[in-house]
Amino acid sequence: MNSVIIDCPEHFDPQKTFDCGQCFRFDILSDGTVCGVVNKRYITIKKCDGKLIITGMNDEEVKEQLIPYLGLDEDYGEINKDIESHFGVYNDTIYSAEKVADGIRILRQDKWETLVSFIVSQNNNIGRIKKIICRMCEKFGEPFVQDGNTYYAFPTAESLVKAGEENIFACGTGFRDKYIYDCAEKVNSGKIDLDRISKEETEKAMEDLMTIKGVGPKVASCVLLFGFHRTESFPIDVWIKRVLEKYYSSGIDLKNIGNYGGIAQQYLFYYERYKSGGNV
DNA sequence: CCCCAGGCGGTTG
DNA sequence: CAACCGCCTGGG
Repeated sequence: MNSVIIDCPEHFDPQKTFDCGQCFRFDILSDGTVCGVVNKRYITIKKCDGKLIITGMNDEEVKEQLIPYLGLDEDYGEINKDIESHFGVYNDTIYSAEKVADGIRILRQDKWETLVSFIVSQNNNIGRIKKIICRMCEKFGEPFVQDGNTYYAFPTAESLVKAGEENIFACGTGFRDKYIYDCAEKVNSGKIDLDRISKEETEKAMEDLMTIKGVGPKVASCVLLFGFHRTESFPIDVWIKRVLEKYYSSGIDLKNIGNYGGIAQQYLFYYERYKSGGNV
Protein backbone atom coordinates (compact mmCIF):
# COMPACT_ATOMS: atom_id res chain seq x y z
CA MET A 1 0.00 0.00 0.00
CA ASN A 2 1.55 3.30 -1.03
CA SER A 3 1.63 6.17 1.38
CA VAL A 4 1.84 9.94 1.24
CA ILE A 5 4.33 11.65 3.52
CA ILE A 6 4.03 15.29 4.48
CA ASP A 7 5.65 17.50 7.07
CA CYS A 8 3.73 17.59 10.32
CA PRO A 9 3.08 21.16 11.44
CA GLU A 10 3.57 22.23 15.03
CA HIS A 11 0.64 21.72 17.38
CA PHE A 12 -0.71 18.60 15.74
CA ASP A 13 -1.01 15.27 17.49
CA PRO A 14 -3.20 12.81 15.58
CA GLN A 15 -3.75 10.64 18.62
CA LYS A 16 -5.06 13.46 20.80
CA THR A 17 -7.05 14.98 17.98
CA PHE A 18 -8.94 11.78 17.29
CA ASP A 19 -9.26 10.73 20.90
CA CYS A 20 -10.60 13.91 22.46
CA GLY A 21 -14.25 13.04 21.85
CA GLN A 22 -15.03 15.14 18.81
CA CYS A 23 -15.39 12.12 16.51
CA PHE A 24 -16.58 8.56 16.95
CA ARG A 25 -15.57 6.59 13.88
CA PHE A 26 -11.82 6.34 14.37
CA ASP A 27 -9.62 3.81 16.09
CA ILE A 28 -6.17 4.34 17.49
CA LEU A 29 -3.76 1.43 17.28
CA SER A 30 -1.19 0.69 19.95
CA ASP A 31 1.55 2.32 17.87
CA GLY A 32 -0.46 5.54 17.65
CA THR A 33 -1.77 5.07 14.12
CA VAL A 34 -5.19 6.62 13.59
CA CYS A 35 -7.56 4.74 11.26
CA GLY A 36 -11.00 5.54 9.97
CA VAL A 37 -13.25 6.61 7.15
CA VAL A 38 -13.03 10.11 5.68
CA ASN A 39 -15.00 11.01 2.53
CA LYS A 40 -15.44 7.39 1.49
CA ARG A 41 -11.79 6.61 1.92
CA TYR A 42 -10.35 4.40 4.62
CA ILE A 43 -7.29 6.25 5.77
CA THR A 44 -4.53 5.78 8.30
CA ILE A 45 -2.41 8.55 9.77
CA LYS A 46 0.76 8.19 11.76
CA LYS A 47 3.09 10.82 13.10
CA CYS A 48 6.73 9.88 12.97
CA ASP A 49 9.85 12.05 13.25
CA GLY A 50 8.09 15.26 12.38
CA LYS A 51 6.34 13.69 9.40
CA LEU A 52 2.82 12.45 8.82
CA ILE A 53 2.54 9.12 7.06
CA ILE A 54 -0.82 8.79 5.38
CA THR A 55 -2.37 5.86 3.55
CA GLY A 56 -5.68 5.62 1.71
CA MET A 57 -5.43 8.92 -0.16
CA ASN A 58 -3.23 10.13 -2.97
CA ASP A 59 -1.23 13.36 -2.98
CA GLU A 60 -4.02 15.43 -4.38
CA GLU A 61 -6.67 14.04 -2.02
CA VAL A 62 -4.42 14.69 0.94
CA LYS A 63 -3.93 18.25 -0.19
CA GLU A 64 -7.52 18.99 -1.18
CA GLN A 65 -9.40 16.98 1.43
CA LEU A 66 -7.31 15.77 4.32
CA ILE A 67 -5.38 18.92 5.16
CA PRO A 68 -8.56 20.97 5.62
CA TYR A 69 -10.26 18.03 7.34
CA LEU A 70 -7.49 17.89 9.92
CA GLY A 71 -7.38 21.66 10.24
CA LEU A 72 -3.71 21.68 9.29
CA ASP A 73 -4.30 24.85 7.28
CA GLU A 74 -4.74 26.83 10.50
CA ASP A 75 -2.11 28.52 12.63
CA TYR A 76 -2.58 27.13 16.11
CA GLY A 77 0.25 29.26 17.41
CA GLU A 78 -1.85 32.33 16.68
CA ILE A 79 -5.03 30.62 17.85
CA ASN A 80 -3.41 29.78 21.17
CA LYS A 81 -2.35 33.39 21.64
CA ASP A 82 -5.91 34.50 21.09
CA ILE A 83 -7.18 31.92 23.55
CA GLU A 84 -4.62 33.02 26.14
CA SER A 85 -5.63 36.64 25.73
CA HIS A 86 -9.24 35.78 26.58
CA PHE A 87 -8.87 33.07 29.22
CA GLY A 88 -5.54 34.08 30.71
CA VAL A 89 -7.04 37.18 32.32
CA TYR A 90 -8.85 35.01 34.86
CA ASN A 91 -5.99 32.75 35.94
CA ASP A 92 -3.31 30.39 34.61
CA THR A 93 -5.54 27.37 34.11
CA ILE A 94 -5.63 27.80 30.36
CA TYR A 95 -1.84 27.69 30.15
CA SER A 96 -1.75 24.35 31.98
CA ALA A 97 -4.55 23.03 29.79
CA GLU A 98 -2.76 24.13 26.63
CA LYS A 99 0.38 22.36 27.74
CA VAL A 100 -1.43 19.08 28.30
CA ALA A 101 -3.79 19.29 25.34
CA ASP A 102 -1.34 20.72 22.82
CA GLY A 103 -1.78 18.96 19.48
CA ILE A 104 -5.56 18.79 19.50
CA ARG A 105 -7.11 20.33 16.41
CA ILE A 106 -10.75 20.80 15.62
CA LEU A 107 -11.60 18.62 12.64
CA ARG A 108 -13.83 19.76 9.80
CA GLN A 109 -16.25 16.89 9.92
CA ASP A 110 -19.32 16.32 7.83
CA LYS A 111 -22.26 18.35 9.17
CA TRP A 112 -24.82 15.62 8.88
CA GLU A 113 -22.62 12.94 10.39
CA THR A 114 -21.75 15.24 13.28
CA LEU A 115 -25.39 16.07 13.90
CA VAL A 116 -26.49 12.45 14.14
CA SER A 117 -23.42 11.46 16.13
CA PHE A 118 -24.02 14.04 18.84
CA ILE A 119 -27.68 13.13 19.09
CA VAL A 120 -26.48 9.60 19.81
CA SER A 121 -23.99 10.95 22.35
CA GLN A 122 -26.53 12.39 24.77
CA ASN A 123 -26.61 10.73 28.18
CA ASN A 124 -24.26 8.10 26.80
CA ASN A 125 -20.62 7.03 27.02
CA ILE A 126 -18.02 7.06 24.28
CA GLY A 127 -17.61 3.29 23.99
CA ARG A 128 -21.29 2.78 23.42
CA ILE A 129 -21.62 5.81 21.14
CA LYS A 130 -18.96 4.33 18.88
CA LYS A 131 -20.64 0.94 18.79
CA ILE A 132 -24.03 2.39 17.94
CA ILE A 133 -22.62 4.53 15.14
CA CYS A 134 -20.62 1.62 13.78
CA ARG A 135 -23.74 -0.54 13.61
CA MET A 136 -25.67 2.25 11.90
CA CYS A 137 -22.97 2.54 9.26
CA GLU A 138 -22.78 -1.21 8.67
CA LYS A 139 -26.52 -1.53 8.34
CA PHE A 140 -27.47 1.62 6.44
CA GLY A 141 -24.28 3.14 5.08
CA GLU A 142 -23.04 2.65 1.55
CA PRO A 143 -20.31 0.00 1.42
CA PHE A 144 -17.09 0.51 -0.49
CA VAL A 145 -14.17 -1.78 -1.05
CA GLN A 146 -10.59 -0.73 -0.64
CA ASP A 147 -7.58 -3.05 -0.74
CA GLY A 148 -9.93 -6.00 -0.59
CA ASN A 149 -11.66 -4.85 2.61
CA THR A 150 -15.20 -3.55 2.88
CA TYR A 151 -15.85 -0.28 4.69
CA TYR A 152 -18.99 1.80 5.11
CA ALA A 153 -19.81 5.43 4.55
CA PHE A 154 -21.96 7.17 7.12
CA PRO A 155 -25.63 6.56 6.26
CA THR A 156 -27.48 9.31 4.41
CA ALA A 157 -30.61 10.96 5.79
CA GLU A 158 -32.62 9.22 3.10
CA SER A 159 -31.33 5.79 4.07
CA LEU A 160 -32.21 6.38 7.74
CA VAL A 161 -35.72 7.51 6.84
CA LYS A 162 -36.11 4.37 4.75
CA ALA A 163 -34.77 2.26 7.61
CA GLY A 164 -37.42 3.60 9.98
CA GLU A 165 -37.44 4.02 13.74
CA GLU A 166 -37.49 0.34 14.61
CA ASN A 167 -34.43 -0.52 12.57
CA ILE A 168 -32.62 2.49 13.95
CA PHE A 169 -33.52 1.29 17.43
CA ALA A 170 -32.07 -2.11 16.55
CA CYS A 171 -28.64 -0.48 16.36
CA GLY A 172 -28.83 -0.02 20.12
CA THR A 173 -29.74 3.65 20.16
CA GLY A 174 -32.20 3.24 23.01
CA PHE A 175 -34.60 6.12 23.48
CA ARG A 176 -32.71 8.22 20.92
CA ASP A 177 -34.28 6.31 18.02
CA LYS A 178 -37.09 8.86 17.69
CA TYR A 179 -34.62 11.74 17.76
CA ILE A 180 -32.47 10.24 15.01
CA TYR A 181 -35.51 9.51 12.92
CA ASP A 182 -36.90 13.02 13.38
CA CYS A 183 -33.53 14.42 12.41
CA ALA A 184 -33.27 12.25 9.30
CA GLU A 185 -36.82 13.12 8.29
CA LYS A 186 -36.25 16.86 8.66
CA VAL A 187 -32.98 16.79 6.72
CA ASN A 188 -34.27 14.47 4.04
CA SER A 189 -37.43 16.51 3.47
CA GLY A 190 -35.52 19.77 3.42
CA LYS A 191 -37.20 21.19 6.53
CA ILE A 192 -33.68 21.41 7.84
CA ASP A 193 -31.09 22.50 5.30
CA LEU A 194 -27.65 22.13 6.80
CA ASP A 195 -25.95 24.10 4.04
CA ARG A 196 -28.33 26.99 4.61
CA ILE A 197 -27.81 26.81 8.37
CA SER A 198 -24.06 26.90 7.82
CA LYS A 199 -24.46 30.42 6.46
CA GLU A 200 -26.50 31.72 9.39
CA GLU A 201 -25.35 33.62 12.45
CA THR A 202 -24.37 31.22 15.22
CA GLU A 203 -27.36 32.19 17.41
CA LYS A 204 -29.83 31.54 14.61
CA ALA A 205 -28.08 28.34 13.60
CA MET A 206 -28.42 27.11 17.21
CA GLU A 207 -32.13 27.87 17.17
CA ASP A 208 -32.70 26.08 13.89
CA LEU A 209 -30.77 23.00 14.96
CA MET A 210 -32.75 22.86 18.19
CA THR A 211 -36.01 22.45 16.26
CA ILE A 212 -34.85 18.86 15.80
CA LYS A 213 -36.06 16.56 18.58
CA GLY A 214 -33.20 15.50 20.80
CA VAL A 215 -31.09 18.52 19.94
CA GLY A 216 -30.67 20.88 22.88
CA PRO A 217 -28.03 23.54 23.60
CA LYS A 218 -25.19 21.09 24.24
CA VAL A 219 -25.72 18.95 21.15
CA ALA A 220 -26.32 22.00 18.95
CA SER A 221 -23.14 23.73 20.08
CA CYS A 222 -21.11 20.55 19.56
CA VAL A 223 -22.50 20.25 16.04
CA LEU A 224 -21.62 23.87 15.36
CA LEU A 225 -18.11 23.45 16.70
CA PHE A 226 -17.23 20.08 15.17
CA GLY A 227 -19.41 20.00 12.05
CA PHE A 228 -19.70 23.66 11.07
CA HIS A 229 -16.29 24.72 12.31
CA ARG A 230 -17.74 27.52 14.43
CA THR A 231 -14.70 27.71 16.65
CA GLU A 232 -16.38 30.28 18.86
CA SER A 233 -19.08 27.77 19.87
CA PHE A 234 -18.57 26.71 23.50
CA PRO A 235 -20.41 23.50 24.38
CA ILE A 236 -21.21 23.16 28.07
CA ASP A 237 -21.38 19.57 29.26
CA VAL A 238 -20.95 18.07 32.70
CA TRP A 239 -17.17 18.17 32.46
CA ILE A 240 -17.02 21.79 31.41
CA LYS A 241 -19.56 22.67 34.08
CA ARG A 242 -17.15 21.19 36.61
CA VAL A 243 -14.23 23.06 35.05
CA LEU A 244 -16.10 26.36 35.26
CA GLU A 245 -17.02 25.77 38.89
CA LYS A 246 -13.53 24.63 39.83
CA TYR A 247 -11.30 27.15 38.06
CA TYR A 248 -13.59 30.01 37.14
CA SER A 249 -15.82 30.11 40.19
CA SER A 250 -15.59 33.88 40.41
CA GLY A 251 -17.33 33.98 37.05
CA ILE A 252 -16.33 34.07 33.42
CA ASP A 253 -17.94 36.08 30.67
CA LEU A 254 -18.79 33.37 28.15
CA LYS A 255 -20.11 35.96 25.74
CA ASN A 256 -16.63 37.32 25.41
CA ILE A 257 -14.22 34.45 24.87
CA GLY A 258 -13.12 35.26 21.34
CA ASN A 259 -13.30 33.42 18.06
CA TYR A 260 -11.61 30.32 19.42
CA GLY A 261 -13.47 29.73 22.67
CA GLY A 262 -14.53 26.33 21.41
CA ILE A 263 -10.93 25.27 20.99
CA ALA A 264 -10.21 26.47 24.52
CA GLN A 265 -13.17 24.37 25.59
CA GLN A 266 -11.52 21.31 24.05
CA TYR A 267 -8.27 22.06 25.86
CA LEU A 268 -10.05 22.46 29.19
CA PHE A 269 -12.13 19.36 28.59
CA TYR A 270 -9.10 17.27 27.73
CA TYR A 271 -7.13 18.72 30.65
CA GLU A 272 -9.78 17.88 33.20
CA ARG A 273 -10.29 14.36 31.92
CA TYR A 274 -6.55 13.86 31.78
CA LYS A 275 -6.19 15.00 35.38
CA SER A 276 -8.98 12.75 36.56
CA GLY A 277 -6.85 9.89 35.23
CA GLY A 278 -9.53 9.43 32.68
CA ASN A 279 -9.12 7.37 29.63
CA VAL A 280 -9.50 10.52 27.62
C1' DC B 1 -27.90 -4.27 43.69
C1' DC B 2 -27.06 0.73 42.36
C1' DC B 3 -24.87 4.33 39.70
C1' DC B 4 -23.45 6.76 35.84
C1' DA B 5 -22.48 8.14 30.97
C1' DG B 6 -19.98 14.86 27.11
C1' DG B 7 -28.73 15.73 27.67
C1' DC B 8 -33.22 16.33 26.42
C1' DG B 9 -38.29 16.48 26.54
C1' DG B 10 -42.11 16.75 29.28
C1' DT B 11 -44.36 17.97 33.43
C1' DT B 12 -44.75 20.67 37.74
C1' DG B 13 -44.71 24.42 41.20
C1' DC C 1 -38.47 29.81 34.17
C1' DA C 2 -36.28 26.57 37.60
C1' DA C 3 -36.42 22.15 39.31
C1' DC C 4 -37.17 17.62 38.72
C1' DC C 5 -37.76 13.01 36.51
C1' DG C 6 -37.58 9.26 33.35
C1' DC C 7 -35.15 7.35 29.57
C1' DC C 8 -32.37 2.51 26.49
C1' DT C 9 -28.31 0.19 27.68
C1' DG C 10 -23.79 -1.49 29.09
C1' DG C 11 -20.08 -1.31 32.32
C1' DG C 12 -18.10 -0.46 36.93
